[in-house]
Amino acid sequence: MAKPEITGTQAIDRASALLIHIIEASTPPLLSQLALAHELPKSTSSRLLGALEKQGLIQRDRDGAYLPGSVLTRFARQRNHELDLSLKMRPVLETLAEKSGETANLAIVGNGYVELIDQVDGRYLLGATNWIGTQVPYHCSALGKVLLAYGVVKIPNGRLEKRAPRSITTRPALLAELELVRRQGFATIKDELEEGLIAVAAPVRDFDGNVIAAISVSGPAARIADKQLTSLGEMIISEISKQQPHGSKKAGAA
Amino acid sequence: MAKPEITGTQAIDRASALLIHIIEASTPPLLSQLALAHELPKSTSSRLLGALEKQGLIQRDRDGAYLPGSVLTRFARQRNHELDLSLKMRPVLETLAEKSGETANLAIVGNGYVELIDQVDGRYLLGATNWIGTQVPYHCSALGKVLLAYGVVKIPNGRLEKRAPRSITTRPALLAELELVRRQGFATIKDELEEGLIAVAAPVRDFDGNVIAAISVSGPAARIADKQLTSLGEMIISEISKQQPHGSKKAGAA
DNA sequence: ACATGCGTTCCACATTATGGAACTATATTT
DNA sequence: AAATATAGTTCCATAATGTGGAACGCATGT
Repeated sequence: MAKPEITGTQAIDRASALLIHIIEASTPPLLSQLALAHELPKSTSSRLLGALEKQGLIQRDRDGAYLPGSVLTRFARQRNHELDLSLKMRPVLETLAEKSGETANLAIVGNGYVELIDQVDGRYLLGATNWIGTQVPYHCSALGKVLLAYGVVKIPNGRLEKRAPRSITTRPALLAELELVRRQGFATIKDELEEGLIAVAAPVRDFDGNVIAAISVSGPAARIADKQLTSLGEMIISEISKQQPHGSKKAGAA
Repeated sequence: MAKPEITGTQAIDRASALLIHIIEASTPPLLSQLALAHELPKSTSSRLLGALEKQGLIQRDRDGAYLPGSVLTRFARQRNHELDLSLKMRPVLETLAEKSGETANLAIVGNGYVELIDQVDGRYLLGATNWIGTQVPYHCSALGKVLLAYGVVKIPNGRLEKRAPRSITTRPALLAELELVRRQGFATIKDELEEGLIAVAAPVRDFDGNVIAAISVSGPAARIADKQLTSLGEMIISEISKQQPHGSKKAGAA
């Protein structure tokens, strides 16, 4: 007996399923579509959805299609998830910058570009420019490759810009590279974003294991040998997992 | 009372109330606290919360306290709210650029700076540089002033940088300026971000009336007379409200 | 006018949610 | 170590609650 199946929750199960459907739908579903998809009578759907709407968990557009409600959109926006994230990842960046001596960055998906949201500089002068706010394309940065590889963002349409001598510019090559990233667990670039720039990046995952961000270490090719890339990648992975123990054990927190 | 009270939804009403409580709580509540606050028996609370947890709408931390679940955190992050927004606001930027001839921008709060997420250039060459990705401080941009004035972001700590001859650099002056913005409904700058640059910005609101972004029109002082500022401000406000009819309930037929 | 598709309201019915009590698991106190 | 308190889960008899077919409303299209 491994199934402690909760019972007496039919209504909530159904309503939750509808709510989740609405939250995750790429295009706002109509009542009839929801009813069909969940095999519910229209009357039942109407009642369930009405209740959710009354609470502000969902709302309807002028066509009557269902959208996430104000409670949810407010939660999504007001709560600065990025800030939470940078706060939580700060120590990781610091440790990485300390151990490697190079610059460490934290990035999430941005509007067409990698969005760098935090940085800790290494101990060298060369390479410590502030990246925050710069426009880094996905396909030619280590951070971007990680975000692409794990499906956090789709490969952008249009041409792949040749930013530097060795930028990847064809889709097949990029796809192969992303496959490699997934196999290795980390991404690298060399002369792909800027001549002489090397970077290594690994994914940051949430509670559920979904990739939500990436952390990189980057510096000049003059200081980072090719054979260090793997150990750097593993260092990043290890530091990230130290920060976010993927289990659910005891840990004092405020 | 003309209240079309929906009935037959007790379980969902209760579960929704609990869910919302958890979403909006500043500190994760325990089952007993939820039960107390909502005047429910522990057994009922346990069952309701168990159902929500099973669906991934809520999750428990190691103390057993309830947090928003993976479905919601994923929605909050991955779902590119900015993209939705730029898509919806594109026509407004286009109309404004068309009507005024100047550059129109859409911005949201960013990491310490105004984040410009879309731009439509005007018909003049002068002034059409691409702002997307640049670091614009809140206190010396029209967009930033709007975001500050309506509390979308707090006034940053630390000194107020003097970016240009007439940048506001003291807190009292800034507070007074923000009060003016709220009274007018729009914000302006002149020689505050860059010498010779004039901009006007107005707030973009969501369904509920919360300010979530700002739209500006900007150009060289040489082309924009002081007395045009008000009409520009009103034009922006009017175009935004055309895009988002503030009807809360039924918006009639198309 | 008629047909179609979407959504809401109604209501008889029994399935489903309810909540008190018993129980388990951890802290806290004596 | 036992006693007490606090937080949470499971059980189950009971009836209140949610259910869904049918009828109705209300647009839009033919």
